[in-house]
Amino acid sequence: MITIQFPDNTIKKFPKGTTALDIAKDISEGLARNILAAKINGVITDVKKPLKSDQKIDLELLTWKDDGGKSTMWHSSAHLLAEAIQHYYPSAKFAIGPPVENGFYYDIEFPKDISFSSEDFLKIEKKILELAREKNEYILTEISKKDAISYFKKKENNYKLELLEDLKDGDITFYQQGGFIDLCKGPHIPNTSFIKAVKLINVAGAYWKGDEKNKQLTRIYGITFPKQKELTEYLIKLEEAKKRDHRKIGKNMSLFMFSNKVGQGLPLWLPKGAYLRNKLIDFMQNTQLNFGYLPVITPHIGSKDLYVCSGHYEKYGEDSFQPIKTPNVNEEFFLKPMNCPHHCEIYKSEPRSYKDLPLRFAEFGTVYRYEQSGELHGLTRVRGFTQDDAHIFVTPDQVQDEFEAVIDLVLYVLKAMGFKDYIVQISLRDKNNKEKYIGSEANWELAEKSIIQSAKNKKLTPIIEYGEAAFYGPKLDFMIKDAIGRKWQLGTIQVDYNLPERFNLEYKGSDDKMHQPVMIHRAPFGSLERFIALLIEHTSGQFPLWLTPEQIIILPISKKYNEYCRKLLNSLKNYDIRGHVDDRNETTGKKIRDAEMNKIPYMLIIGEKEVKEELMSVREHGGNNLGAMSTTQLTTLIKSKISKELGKE
RNA sequence: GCUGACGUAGCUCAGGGGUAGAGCACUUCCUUGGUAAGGAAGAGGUCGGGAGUUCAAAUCUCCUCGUUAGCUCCA
Repeated sequence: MITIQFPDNTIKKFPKGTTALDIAKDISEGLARNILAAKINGVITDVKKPLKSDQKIDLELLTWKDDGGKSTMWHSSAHLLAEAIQHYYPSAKFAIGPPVENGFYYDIEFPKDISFSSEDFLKIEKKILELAREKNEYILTEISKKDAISYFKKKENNYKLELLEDLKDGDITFYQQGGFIDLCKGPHIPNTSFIKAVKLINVAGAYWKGDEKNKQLTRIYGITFPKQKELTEYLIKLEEAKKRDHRKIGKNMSLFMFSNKVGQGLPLWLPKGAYLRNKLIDFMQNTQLNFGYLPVITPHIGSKDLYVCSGHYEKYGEDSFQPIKTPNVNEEFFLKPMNCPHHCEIYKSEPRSYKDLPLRFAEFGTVYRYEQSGELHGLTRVRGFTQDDAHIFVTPDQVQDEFEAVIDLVLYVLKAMGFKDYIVQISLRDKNNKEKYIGSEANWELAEKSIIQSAKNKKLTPIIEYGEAAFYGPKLDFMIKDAIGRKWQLGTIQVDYNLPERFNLEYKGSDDKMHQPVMIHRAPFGSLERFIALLIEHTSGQFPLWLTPEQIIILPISKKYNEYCRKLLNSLKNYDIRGHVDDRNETTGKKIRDAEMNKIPYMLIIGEKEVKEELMSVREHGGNNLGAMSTTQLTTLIKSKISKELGKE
């Protein structure tokens, strides 16, 4: 007998060789019908795998409700997609086909004369459903490396052969469903009939093993569901998400624009967007004053020597905007791609003592980077953007405390902006690829350790990514997802031992000797452009009251009250309340509708009654009627709401 | 940069070898209004740009610019 422990800690005994499917049947027929995979001692496996341990086994039966169930089904769906593709394109070569966060993909090399596009989706989707209905089992076969190699040699599939190179003989398994056989470690769902609805999402190029030196394959993304209804709901959700897209809202609300004539990836801020942006800058400047930062301002260009010194020229010079040349030969300037070298020069402008440190230079520095054209995206990736940048110069033993103080600042900012779901990521070196980085081994070790320790002290739960560090040092990033689930880096904190060395930065220690400071680069917003993009998507353009360009709109019932309304607006302006009078020749219903569409928080409706009583009828965005209020009541309402938003209450 | 898709009025989009259409926005007039669209009339586009095929191109082909989904990259 074997002892099985379920997630609710109940324990049952079953004969050896029992499968997860048998156990599901034992619990209920319904469960047996819905089980997709099993988690055995934390490892997801096929439900038909016999259990044969003498030890107690932790068993979790996975259905569509579980992430593990979903990913297993999507993995199996990828195989089904491949089978459908194989049906129409027998000579297509299959590379890899894993499940992803929302569905799955398969990377395929099509014959040279075939151009696969989204127009082919329909026939493939139909075929997938047709194959799914055949209720073919996913059959596992163990195979020797030799046989596996000869199988794929016959198929002339170099991708699988390359994958086989890294596999050990004895560990190699094939899965077959219907007429499709794939090299695969599994697990898979019991049979294809669980797949009841399919949607191919998009097709795109993807380099083999993610390396642009390799051949580009055709990647087909898809998603499947056990019920048609769930697919429909998913597609509706996608549509909803698209409505929150900052590019769409930015256009509708006239926040920003792009112009081909100005150039790709160079945003133009329209009055309302510029208002928003200035408000954010005000907020950050005030916050930073409280955290002990000193403002500095540096120019938009810097001489080539500056970047040769910093190491950026060697690393990025070729891929930057080309240098600006002066009439004097041999004089070259670059648009500044970052602010740190300028700040290093400010540091060097006078002798520093350990008593001066930490020294925090902050600047809203606009920088320019030549991003690849395919990578440009709305405001989230642009070629000219403004960082809420600062560089902090500390003694080595201040690194830890200062790093933690910066974490506090970033958390404060995220809270004030209403961001709750963020991912904390620590990016370290790829230890197998050290030539990508500059600086000494000892410094890297030290920097990586102190970041990990800071995160721990601040009770963050970071994910750790190797190989994602900046070339000069490790970093801790705060990432937020956009409307369609892509992760973007907003706030960033980076430790850097290298620039101080390159710029020969020094301070005099208490021992009367010269020492080298450590630099911390940090930007709580990251860039204003990207931050505002994410803010738009998270609020659907319904910004916090303190930030929104228009807090109120005054709606005269008829033009008889226009003059009165203009006076009212002026008196509200004295209380720092901003907005305008809608004196268009329109009905009140129309004015209200437009104000609703423009997401203006408060509508002040003024007619005969209000003029007589010196009150205003206040309607909140969304339709809530707050009734008649005096100017004092309204200003109190707005002020208290703003205090609450900024966490001052 | 690479692969696929897309580019028609200010916006959202329809059309598609015989030289353009809707809704909203805009302008003017009528209406002077009470909590999500009052009515009428008008103005707006060499269909992203260039070349080719054709008697004829917004429509087909090629090139180019831009947008977009991914891949790669991201100081």
